[in-house]
Amino acid sequence: MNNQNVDEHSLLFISQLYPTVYTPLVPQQAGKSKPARPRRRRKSKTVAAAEVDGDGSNGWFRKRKLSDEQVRMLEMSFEDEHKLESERKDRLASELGLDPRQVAVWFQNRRARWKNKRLEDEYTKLKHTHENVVVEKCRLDSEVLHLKEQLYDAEREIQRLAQRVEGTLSNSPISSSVSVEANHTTPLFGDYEVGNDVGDGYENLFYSPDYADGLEWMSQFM
DNA sequence: TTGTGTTTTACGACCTCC
DNA sequence: GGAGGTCGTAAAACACAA
Repeated sequence: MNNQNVDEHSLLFISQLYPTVYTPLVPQQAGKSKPARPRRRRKSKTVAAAEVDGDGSNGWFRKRKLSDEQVRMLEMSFEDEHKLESERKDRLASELGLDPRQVAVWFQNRRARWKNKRLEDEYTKLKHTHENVVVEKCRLDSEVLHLKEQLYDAEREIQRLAQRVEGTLSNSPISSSVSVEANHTTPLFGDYEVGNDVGDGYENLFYSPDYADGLEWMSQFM
């Protein structure tokens, strides 16, 4: 019987003594030099091991879940500190009846799960933010559309009124010197002054302070 | 019962730090 | 160079629908 077999039997013995707390370890391939990096992959070492067993499992070690209590203690320790210094590892291992290697592996896996969870949370948060931005963009797009419609209507109204004024002036026999007085000829223009010179177009048509306010209002949305 | 998907345990390869 | 980290993955354990 070589050393490896002795170790295997010891492990089996311990695992039978403490079935709930001890997860049998795989015997390391002591003395074997590291192979020149054959990428992938071992046979499951946790399964392979000793013989002699009465439970029908042919005495093979099986990968065993850690007990609830062990996991609880490990979780508590992980809460304290995600990194695992060697002293703490050894202390935890002896307290929980585990191999230090198991404690180290548990922490490695726990860190990986923690990282995944964090990434998942960040992704969810970003997704929500993105959704909100998309909704806001839709709202703004619709508002822009609405304002464009308003602008279009206003322009058409201006055009219509301008045409009406033009018509009124061209029909007047004294069009060149007419001064449209307040709400006398047309209620549409109220106090608006029409320029003295037909040739200067209608740039002086809307001097109403109200209209100026309207432009100001519209300019907020342009 | 069994097929299948998920979680947990464990490990090899590789990297970084002291 | 060794210890301890991450990453990717195998395989056992587990959950669960069909």
